[in-house]
Amino acid sequence: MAVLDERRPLYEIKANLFKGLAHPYRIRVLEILSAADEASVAEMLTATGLEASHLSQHLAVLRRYGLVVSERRASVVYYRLAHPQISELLRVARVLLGEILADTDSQRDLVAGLPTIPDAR
Amino acid sequence: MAVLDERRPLYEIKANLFKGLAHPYRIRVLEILSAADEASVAEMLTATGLEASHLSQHLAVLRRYGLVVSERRASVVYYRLAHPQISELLRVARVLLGEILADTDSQRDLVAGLPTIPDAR
DNA sequence: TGCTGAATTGATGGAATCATCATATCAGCT
DNA sequence: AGCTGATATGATGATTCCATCAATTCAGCA
Repeated sequence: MAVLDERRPLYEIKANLFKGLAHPYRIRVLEILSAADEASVAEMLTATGLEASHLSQHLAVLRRYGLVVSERRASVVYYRLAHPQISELLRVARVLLGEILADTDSQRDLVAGLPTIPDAR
Repeated sequence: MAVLDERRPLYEIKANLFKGLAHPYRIRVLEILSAADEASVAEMLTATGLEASHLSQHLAVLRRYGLVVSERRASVVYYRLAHPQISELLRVARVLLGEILADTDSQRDLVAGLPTIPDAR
């Protein structure tokens, strides 16, 4: 069964969800699937520029964590998000990350903008 | 600088955020800090039951990823979330995870509740 | 059947992460 | 200064993850 198995302790389930998301290429793939609803491996190959087996490995991770599902039609395999809520999670993460980065930006700017006190250590 | 550094490519930043969250004890710690606003290492020790150096290692990871900040008052070190939005992200993840698990539950129940077709393989 | 394109799997080496233990730092007290 | 409690750091082995390459499966077509 998938790693998102409700019989596991809750903190582990939550950590597993985040583990599935914890790689730039997998984020990329999930955002592609968030936008396109469904995509073939070939499409994702060109979109990401990855080598086939490398992409396939990450897709396998996403499948194992239960984040995506795949379906073969003729010789092409199509992927979709396993749950629409995943794109919602990514959206929230994106927004919050934006705020966080803006926060630290303005803090940095604040500090950078302070008048230089000549003797300050 | 923290791993949440806006000069890095965006997918990497996002993946780093999730990497910081990708461990059950760190989730536990962040939820403690979400609820309590501030907590000493000693408090987290008793709350989690971890060994001191083990907890400290995970706190170091959280600091490195820029998810928490610490402050020493007398001989006690207090931790807080670096950004309030982090508790928001955890909240959203919790809700979505609830929906996802409910989804798969009901699917399982659906399948489990189907009449058994005698001749089905 | 045998070939080809599409995708996955398996194997390997290297890097990162985790858990445990020992050691070190730091603040306050005597 | 030396001791103690609180916390952090360093070192180690075990495990997991990542990237690359070779080999395999699968569907469709000649």
